[in-house]
Amino acid sequence: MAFKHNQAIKIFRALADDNRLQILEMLMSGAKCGCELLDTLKIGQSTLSHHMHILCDAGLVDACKEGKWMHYSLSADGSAQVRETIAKYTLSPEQACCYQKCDCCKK
Amino acid sequence: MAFKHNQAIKIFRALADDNRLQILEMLMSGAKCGCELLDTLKIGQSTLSHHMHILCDAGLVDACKEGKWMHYSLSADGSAQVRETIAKYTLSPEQACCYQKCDCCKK
DNA sequence: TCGATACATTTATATTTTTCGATATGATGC
DNA sequence: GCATCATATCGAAAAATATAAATGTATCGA
Repeated sequence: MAFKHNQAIKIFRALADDNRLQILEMLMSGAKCGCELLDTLKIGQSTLSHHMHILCDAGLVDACKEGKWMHYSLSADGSAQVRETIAKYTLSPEQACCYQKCDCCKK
Repeated sequence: MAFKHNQAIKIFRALADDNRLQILEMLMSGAKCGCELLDTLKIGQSTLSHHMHILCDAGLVDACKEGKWMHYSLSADGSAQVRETIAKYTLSPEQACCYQKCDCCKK
């Protein structure tokens, strides 16, 4: 699959899943290890591992290993990149002011 | 399907497609009708219609009919909502400063 | 060394999504 | 009314994705 909007697709696809959003929500309060996430989520271990791979691959989450635990945390760089990416496809408040709607649809 | 993060899922799923991102990119420069979009995209008419439905349903795009043409434009409200939604799952620059990484992963 | 724990990978399956072709609707011009 | 253009809807096939079970790997403690 060769996407024109490659990195954007990777990020938005990573965000487009209920379990992954819940994982991100949990990580908002600080780093967690896999087993902590598993306790809360209603999914199997291999499924969690799969989701974490996707989140890390998209750059949204950082992972580091300490002994037998993996610590997952939100990536500050990834978060910043999400915002930059969003800015390419949606209107900022400033842009919204002068955006050209069609004549019949000035709402 | 009953998602915990319902509206967020709808938005991110809408953004998670190459053609739809290209559509949004085209709409960034102003309202367009369906046939204009079709000229640029390499997809069939029924496929475009399907994508526009998803974008409108997620609130990202407004549509209005003028004669036989549909005019599509970016929604300022939708754009604002995307930004609010993103804020729930990623770190703002301010949050990033005091975010608690694990000890072994202070990068 | 052995068993248990935490996590990743592989494989198979079920579900969802994308896409297109055919058809339907509705407006426009003759 | 009739043909045409722009778009929507329906149905089916193809592709992508989520999930779990089984298995593999590394670490830790006894």
